Order: sequence, then structure tokens, then C-alpha cells
Amino acid sequence: MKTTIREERKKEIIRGFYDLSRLEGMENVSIAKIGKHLGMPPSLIMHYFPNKRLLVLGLISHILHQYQLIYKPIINKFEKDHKVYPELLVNRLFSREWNLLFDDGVFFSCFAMTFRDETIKREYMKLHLKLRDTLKSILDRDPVFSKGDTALLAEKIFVVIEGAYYYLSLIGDEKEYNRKLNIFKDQVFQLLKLESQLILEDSE
Amino acid sequence: MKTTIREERKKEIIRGFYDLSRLEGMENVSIAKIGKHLGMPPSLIMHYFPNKRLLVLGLISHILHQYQLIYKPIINKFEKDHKVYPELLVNRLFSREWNLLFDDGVFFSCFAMTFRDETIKREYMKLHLKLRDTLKSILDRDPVFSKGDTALLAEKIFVVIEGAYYYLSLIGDEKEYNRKLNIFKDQVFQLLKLESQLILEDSE
DNA sequence: TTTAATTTATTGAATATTCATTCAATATTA
DNA sequence: TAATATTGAATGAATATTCAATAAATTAAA
Repeated sequence: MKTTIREERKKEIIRGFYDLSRLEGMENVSIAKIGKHLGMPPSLIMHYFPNKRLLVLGLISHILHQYQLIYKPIINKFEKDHKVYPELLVNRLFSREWNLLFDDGVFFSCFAMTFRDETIKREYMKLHLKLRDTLKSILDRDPVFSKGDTALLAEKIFVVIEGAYYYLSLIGDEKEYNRKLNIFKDQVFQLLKLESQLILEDSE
Repeated sequence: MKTTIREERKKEIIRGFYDLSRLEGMENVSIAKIGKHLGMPPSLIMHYFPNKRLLVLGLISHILHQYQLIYKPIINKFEKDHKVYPELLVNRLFSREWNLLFDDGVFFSCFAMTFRDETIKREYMKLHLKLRDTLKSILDRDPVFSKGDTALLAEKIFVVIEGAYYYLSLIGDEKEYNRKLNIFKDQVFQLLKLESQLILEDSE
């Protein structure tokens, strides 16, 4: 276990960076602040992350990993089943229990960096492709949906999910939030319903 | 015209802030840099914007105003007509000529601030409500669509537009970009078609 | 197994640079 | 004459990063 201390410390630092970003906003977090927060000198942070960009890159991997985890329970649920129940799927795709575990502000701060850093852009791209692919494989296991273009359907579903994720983040009022959330859930539900109708009609 | 110099200068400063943000990323733009870029001392900037937050707020108003302008030609086109041609509408909603006039990186940098600043959040919210309202009023002028829930339809359309705006910004490859763009255009087209079908069926 | 050598982890002080902001003085306009 | 616009110099605080020194852990030699 040569690298155990090293890896532990790196994780600890990124975790501290994330926690502070959540509290104060990413653009207001400095290496000195992370050091103070974790009770270590800034020079130790620089020892593990030789410059700030590498630290930011580390945070982004962390964020994207966390984001991906959100969809883990969805996958697990559907891994046993070989049939997709649209209501169930929609509810899970829009479930926001994880909201407590994940900071949207940090996510979008990192996303904004996408426009100035190709490496970061690729990381985000990879995540989005993976999410679509996961949904595709869920649909592929269903006897009906697998007859259609599951990749296409996954694209159409995720564009609504992500548009909703973006737009709903602006809404403070809970009632209004839920009203709109239900609109978008219904919209995805319609996509699923329409697709299965078309497939069933074709096979007649 | 007492305030003409004042207002001109403020515009100039915000314009400089925007230009630099575009070039170097918003988080890397300081008051000193704006000053150098415009050939004026930082103290003059502080004269018009007593602190940086006010300057950022000014930039955000500018951005959101520009963003809104994107949809001006769409509105103008449909203001004369009292009929909505779905293909035409979709093409215009997804038209990206304005991409050259508008920096997405700055837009999302400002959007990220939404999570830490209620004033900024409200500004963004206002913009999004206005865009939906504009589309609603276009649909309201159409004899068919006006019989349905135009506000609901506008929500469903914009969530796709905004999801696409977000997602497509990650895609560099032009072919792939256009392939996906067409998927989302088709998706909105389907929303419009389905809605008019339902209305026409109901009225029989 | 103990010791010596070497690599890695940690510290704290110091660096130059950049940051937003202040201020008093001068120039311009109303 | 009064208000506003503009300048340039100065501020202290915060920034990322460097460096030399010490402590701890790991490896190699005895």
C-alpha cells in the first residue's frame, strides 16, 4: 500500500474543496481557505496538487462521479426487471432525494468551465454519454422498447431531464416547483407511451 | 440629458467586462483588467460601480437582455401572421445564428451565480418566464393552438430548447452536433403536431 | 531484527503578484 | 459656482506558488 496516504490525503483535500465550494461558492475558495478548513498548510495541498488547475480537475472528477451515482439506484432497480414500467422509470429519473447529497451550484460552476477548458468539456461529455447509454441499456432489456430506437429515445428523455434540472433550479416556490416538475415528468411519460404505441402498431 | 455621460460610460464598462469575459473567462476578469482594456483607471470604474457585485449585476442585465434579443426575430415574424407553422417555428427557435453574437460561457458563468445570489436568480427567472410568455402569445394567436393549453405547451417546448442548449454546448463535432440538433427539433415538432392533433380530434 | 539509507509527508515562513477599494487632486461640464 | 468626470497614486488583504527544513514512513543492508 505505497500510495495509501497519498490517495487518502488527495481525497480529503478535494472533499474539503467541495465542502467549501458548497458553502461559499467555488470562485471564492482559495487554497489557503481549504488549508485552514482542513487544518493543514497550503503547501501540503500544493504538494499533492502542484497547481490549482489540477485541484479543480480533481474536484470535477469528484462531482461528475457523484452525479453519476445519482442514477445508480435507478439502474439497480431495473437490472433485475426486464420490463420497463414508464411511471416507475419517470419517477426515478426525476427523483430528487439526492438533491441533499449533491450541490447544483458547484455542478454548474464546473460546467461553466467547460467553455474554457477542453479537458473539462470532455469529462462532462463523457458523463452525459454514459447516462444516455445507461438509459438505453435499460430500455434495451424491455421486449417492447428494444424493438425501437432506444438510443434516440434516451436522447429525447435526457434532454427533458437536463432542461428540467436547469430550469427548475431557478424556482424557489415549492408548489410552483412541483407543478412544473409534474409537467416535465408527464412529458417524458408521453415520450415513452408514444414510443411503445408506435412499436405495437408497427408489429401488428 | 444630465445622465448621458454617466450612462454611456456605464455601458462602455459593462461592454468591456463582457468582451474580456468572453476572451479570458469571467472569473479571470478584474477591475484593473477592464480598466486597462478600456484605457481608463480602475478608480473610474469604481466611480460608476461602487463595488464589484454591482458591476457583475450590470453584466448580467446585459447578458439577459442580449439573450432575450435572440428571440426578437422570431416574435417579429409571427406577429404579422396569425397562424403558427410548426416547421418554421421550430427552425427559428433552434436557429443559432445568434451564437456568434452571444457567448454561452459567460451566460453559464452568470447562471452559476444564481445559486449564491437571490437577486441574480430572480433576474434569470424573469427572463425564462418572459420567454415562455412570448411563445405562449405566439401560440395564442393561432386559431388551433389557442384552443389548447398554450402555457403548458410553451413550458414543454422550452424545456427541450434549454436542455438542448445546455447539452449541445458540449459537442464539438459538427456532424454529431447537427444530428442531435435535429433530434431535438423533431422532438419539439412532435409536441406541436401532437397538440394540434388532439385539439382537432376534440373539436370533431 | 536492528540499523542505516532513502523516499515521502508535513510544516511554516517567504515570495511576487494581483485583487477590490479608497482618496485627494485636477479637469470638465452644467 | 456647483456638480460631475477623470486621474494617478496608495492601500491592505488575499492570491497561487516556492523553498528549505523537519518529521515520519518505507526500503535495503547488516
